[in-house]
This record gives sequence, structure tokens and C-alpha cells, in this order.
Amino acid sequence: MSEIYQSRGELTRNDIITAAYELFIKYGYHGTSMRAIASQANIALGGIYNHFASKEEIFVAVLDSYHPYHEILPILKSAAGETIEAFVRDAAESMINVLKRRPDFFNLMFIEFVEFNHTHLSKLFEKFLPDIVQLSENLAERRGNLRPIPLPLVIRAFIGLIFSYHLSENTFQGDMPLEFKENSQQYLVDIFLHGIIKD
Amino acid sequence: MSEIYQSRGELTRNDIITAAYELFIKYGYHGTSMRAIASQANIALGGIYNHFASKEEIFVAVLDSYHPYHEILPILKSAAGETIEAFVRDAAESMINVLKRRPDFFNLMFIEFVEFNHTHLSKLFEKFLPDIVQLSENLAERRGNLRPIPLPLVIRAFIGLIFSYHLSENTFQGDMPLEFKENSQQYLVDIFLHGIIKD
DNA sequence: CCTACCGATCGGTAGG
DNA sequence: CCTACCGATCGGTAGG
Repeated sequence: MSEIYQSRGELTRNDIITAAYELFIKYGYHGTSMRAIASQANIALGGIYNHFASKEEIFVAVLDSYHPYHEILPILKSAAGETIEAFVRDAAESMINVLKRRPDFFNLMFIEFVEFNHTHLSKLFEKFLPDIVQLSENLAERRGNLRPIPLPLVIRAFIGLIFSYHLSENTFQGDMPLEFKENSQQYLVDIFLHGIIKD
Repeated sequence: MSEIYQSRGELTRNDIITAAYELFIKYGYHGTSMRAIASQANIALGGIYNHFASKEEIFVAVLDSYHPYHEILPILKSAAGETIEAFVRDAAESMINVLKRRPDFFNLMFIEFVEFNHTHLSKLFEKFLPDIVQLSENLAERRGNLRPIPLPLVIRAFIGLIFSYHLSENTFQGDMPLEFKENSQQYLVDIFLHGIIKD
């Protein structure tokens, strides 16, 4: 009863989630021991089990806490721009900015793919779906003409764009020559909008 | 000295690589034990160390054996088509076909990202680079006009296209509604070539 | 290529 | 009766 809004228990729970997140993205799921999580969270190993029944339960909590959909969806929904082009550029810009603040998010996804066969992500995807559909309708309402491509495919291509940007910008940064990186965001969005061919 | 071209030792080595590959893509690197590999390869644990000095050395051998660049580069180099459009469609088609035969290849990549911080892939990338550059020069020589986009960015977008196709087609197959999948290859290539906007 | 084994560490649980 | 946690230890497995 004061300015403290989290109970002692909630604070410890959050400490565990934060600790686990930091270790998972560095060493992977199986590469991180419960002892390491405990020590990083400044509690005893046994103490973890007052908050989580198992290691996997911790991973699910980490995925939920650190998945950027919390931030991405509202931003994408409020993407501005009267024309399709402006709308897409704004949306891409926002998404890239969010992911810049969560450069390790993709590592979480990869762990999901490899070590859990994306069981948990599939559940998240179902939660997402209505928002994704709404977003694509927003896009279709902008001024300008879309080529006759089903909206779901437009979204898939957009996700591919973000992925491609991220992979080379973060994962392979340092590995690739400068020509691969200059103004890359602008160009990748440009290809998405107008393609590589001059009509 | 007969029809058998692999020595006994080479056969065992290959058994270990195959066994390890099957287990790695299922359970991840840290999720796979040396004992499991040994048993899958029908040898004793200690026997592995006659062929590999460490678990990581097995992973490198697996990555090298199962990385599809062996198949992809020659195919891409021989991609046909007089126009840019035909060339790109042919290249995308070939690449997707190769990856269909190696649906688990991306899992290997993810393991690399998460559990090795893509150390080994960076080395592979350096090996690749000259071929990639040559490929983009091939592209530029086709008949048709490219919009003024640096070739490296064109390649990045192309990789993003393949990635996006694969992710939704294999990783999330079954999780997504039908509208996300119909004719997706064709449409994704179409967006890459001409963009989403009608000019 | 195997049996036998090491120092250490694994995820999870005991009683208090 | 609850919460948050302890020191110690369980049965098995890790890479070597």
C-alpha cells in the first residue's frame, strides 16, 4: 500500500523473466541453466519454483513479455499517410524503429523455431490474426492503386522486407561490405512499393 | 578396394554426420547429446571422438554437408531467361525447389544464429561473396531496365523474398489461413519485380 | 571402436 | 494458513 505497485512476489517474478531473457538470447534455451537464471536474478535456484513450475514455463513468460507485438500493433494501427506509399513508408519506419530497440527479439524467435518447433508462436499468431487483417484493410483504404495482389500476400512480403532488413542489418552487420548497407531501409521499401523493374 | 568407395572410417564419419543432422534439426544443438548421436549412429559414445574432436566440430561438418549452397550456386549461375523478369522468376523457382528438398535447412541456420552467434556462417558468407557478385552482374546483363537500385540491395530483397516464402510455407504451414498461401510464390516474385503499387 | 569412468553440472524437489 | 525463499540433495546426463 504505497507507491509500490508490484508486490514482492511480482518483483521477483519479473527479475526471473528479465534474467532468463538475457541468458536465452545469449546462449539459447538449452544453453541456459536454471542455476544461471537464478544467479542472474539474485535468488536461490529453489526460489524460482515458487514462481514457475518448469523451465519451459519461464520461456513462455519471456516470449510473452518480450515479444514486440505489444508495441508493434498499436504503432502499425496508427500509421499515418494519406497515400499507400506514405502509409507503407511510415509503417516500415515504425516497425524498424521498434525492432531497433529490441535487436535480440529475433533470437527469441529462432529459439522458438529450433527448440520448441514454434509451438508457442503458433498460439501468438492466432491472437494476432484479427489485427493483421485490420491492418491490411487500413492499407487498402489509402489513396492510390494497389496492383491486384491478395492482401495476405502483401503482408507476407512486408514481413519479408522487415526480416531481410533486420537479418543483414543486425545479424550480419560487420560481415558484409558497405554497398550492401547504404540507405538499405529506403531501397528495400522502394522495391516493395515499386519493384526492381522499370515499367 | 571394391565397389565400396568409402573406407570403413569414412562410412562411420558419415553415419555420425547424418545422425547428428537429424537430431540437431529436431532438438537443437544443446538439446542433442553426444550419447544420442552415438546411439543414432550405432556406435559407442567414445567412438565419436575417433572422428571428431568435439561436438562443435560435428556441427561444422553438418553445416557444411547440409548447407544448400552446394546446390544453389550452380543452379543460380545457370538461371535462364533473356529478360530480367524471366531470369528472376527462373532463379526464384530454382531456389525454392532446392529448399523444398531441404526443408530443415533453415533450422540449421537458426541454430547457428542462436547457439553460435553465426560464427560459422560468416565464414561461409565470405566464401559466397564472389559468386553473389557475379550473380548480380548476370542479372544486370539481361534485357530490360532495372530501376536505379544498387545491386547488393536487389540481392538482399531477393533473399528476403525467399525467406518470407519459406517461413510462411514451411515453418508456419498449418498455422495460417488459406488466403495467405494461394499462389504465394508467384505473387511474392511479382511484388519483387513490380512492387505493390500500380504506377 | 568399446567399456568404464572422471569432474561438473543438469532440471527439479525435499523438508523446514 | 500464506508468501518467498533457503541449504541440501534427488536421479540422470553433460563433454571429454
